[in-house]
Amino acid sequence: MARTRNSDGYPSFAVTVDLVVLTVRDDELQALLVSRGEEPYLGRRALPGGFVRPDEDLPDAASRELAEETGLHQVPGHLEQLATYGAPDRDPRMRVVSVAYLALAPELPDPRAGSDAAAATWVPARRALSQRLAFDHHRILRDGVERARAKLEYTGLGAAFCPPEFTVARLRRVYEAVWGVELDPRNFHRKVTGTPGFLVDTGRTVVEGPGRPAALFRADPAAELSPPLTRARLG
Amino acid sequence: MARTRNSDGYPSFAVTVDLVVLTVRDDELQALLVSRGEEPYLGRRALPGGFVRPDEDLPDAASRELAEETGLHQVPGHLEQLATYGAPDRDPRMRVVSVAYLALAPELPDPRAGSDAAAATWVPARRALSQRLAFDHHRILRDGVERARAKLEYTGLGAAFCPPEFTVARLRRVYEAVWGVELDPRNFHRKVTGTPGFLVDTGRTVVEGPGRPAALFRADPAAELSPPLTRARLG
DNA sequence: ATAATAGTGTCTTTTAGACAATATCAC
DNA sequence: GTGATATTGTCTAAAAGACACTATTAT
Repeated sequence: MARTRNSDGYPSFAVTVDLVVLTVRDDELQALLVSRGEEPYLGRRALPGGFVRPDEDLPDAASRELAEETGLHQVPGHLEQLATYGAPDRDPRMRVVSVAYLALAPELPDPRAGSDAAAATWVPARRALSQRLAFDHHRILRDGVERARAKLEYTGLGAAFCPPEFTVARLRRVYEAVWGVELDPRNFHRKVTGTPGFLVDTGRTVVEGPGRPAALFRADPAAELSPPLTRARLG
Repeated sequence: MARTRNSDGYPSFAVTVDLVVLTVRDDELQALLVSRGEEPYLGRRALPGGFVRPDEDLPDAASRELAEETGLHQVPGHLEQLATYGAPDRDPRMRVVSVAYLALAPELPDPRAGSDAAAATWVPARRALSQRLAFDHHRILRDGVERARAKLEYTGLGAAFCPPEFTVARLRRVYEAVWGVELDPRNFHRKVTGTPGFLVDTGRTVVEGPGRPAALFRADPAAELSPPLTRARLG
């Protein structure tokens, strides 16, 4: 494997960004995976990602890759740094340090087949985590899913999985899908509407099938839930 | 600035680890800072850190630097990855991506003057954050302090600031120092001793000045506080 | 004895969680 | 009408927070 030093005499690394992109589709937490079109791990599923450019900041590289994979610019939802993975043997070609980002997106149109990525597809998180992925992407995906689950507890981040305006039931199904639990609709409603600043009532309602029309809300993206919703206690 | 590609044709980066090392001394949250002995930022205070070696994993680089700066091997306490900083202009010499680690340590003997580092000293976090630091270390330090504050809420990590055996009062002063608040000793005592698995009674007591002897506890390093201690509500 | 700190008990308020009851839609 | 979902209200249990009180030490 290449172990080079750059022109200044410091050890030389390649730097990539890898993306854990999560959404809730069909009441299920799903992750975006690509199929690798080259060695190593040819044909294996992997997280979308790519090399950081020489003059590109890390968040910019993450947004760029996300836009390339999903075909969407100005990705709605949420993008945050997850963690960095740099084991010396994680890429057999050379020393690569990967900065992983976590993106939470509302249900998007199917990934662009015509885009840069090789067949990016949504895969249920449970299934994605039960198959072999390229590199150390299994661990990165696991860390990303766990981060998302944890963050829903104490932030209003669940709304990042919803379109700009949504009902309480929609938000509740997000929590149920991400945590894999059932929540009491009445207590959930009281909790989220009673947290000051979390949800903003638009004054409008929507009818979705039978039942009383539901109020439409908008999310305050920076809201914190205090006290938190707790996976262990809700139900 | 150098903008090189390595021998494989990929953009070449240098990778460093920077350390936010926090402790509680004199009932105050303090951070470990060094003085830079070379350009750029000659003489400016900075976080300890250094280049990752060609075949070294990131956590290993962090432990190595920590040992070099503190003079202690097998650092007690806690070490976790904080975040990664890679703005293209963050180091004027070349493109450097820095993986920051957060270390929480019990009160240590004064940093080794004879060690590798140039005059590593403990500085109260408030003061460290009010002065100019080299590179983007102000932001890294701020992120590290905030991470520590947040983690004390929902984990038993406060014990990482304590020696292996400690009293409830010692732990409480850690929380008070990190959060900068006063906590009710009686309610704090009931909370931490009542959380199953958090504290393990050694059966022994110590006398520290006047007052009833205090029971000595050991911490379960992996304990989670549920429901959490909350900065906003305690007091 | 007095001051200081450790630890327990008690009360009030807040919140979680269970669940009844009402509102408003599709059919 | 029936069945479904939204929303409000009520009750109980758990926990937070205020604070009285007891226990055990140094001085």
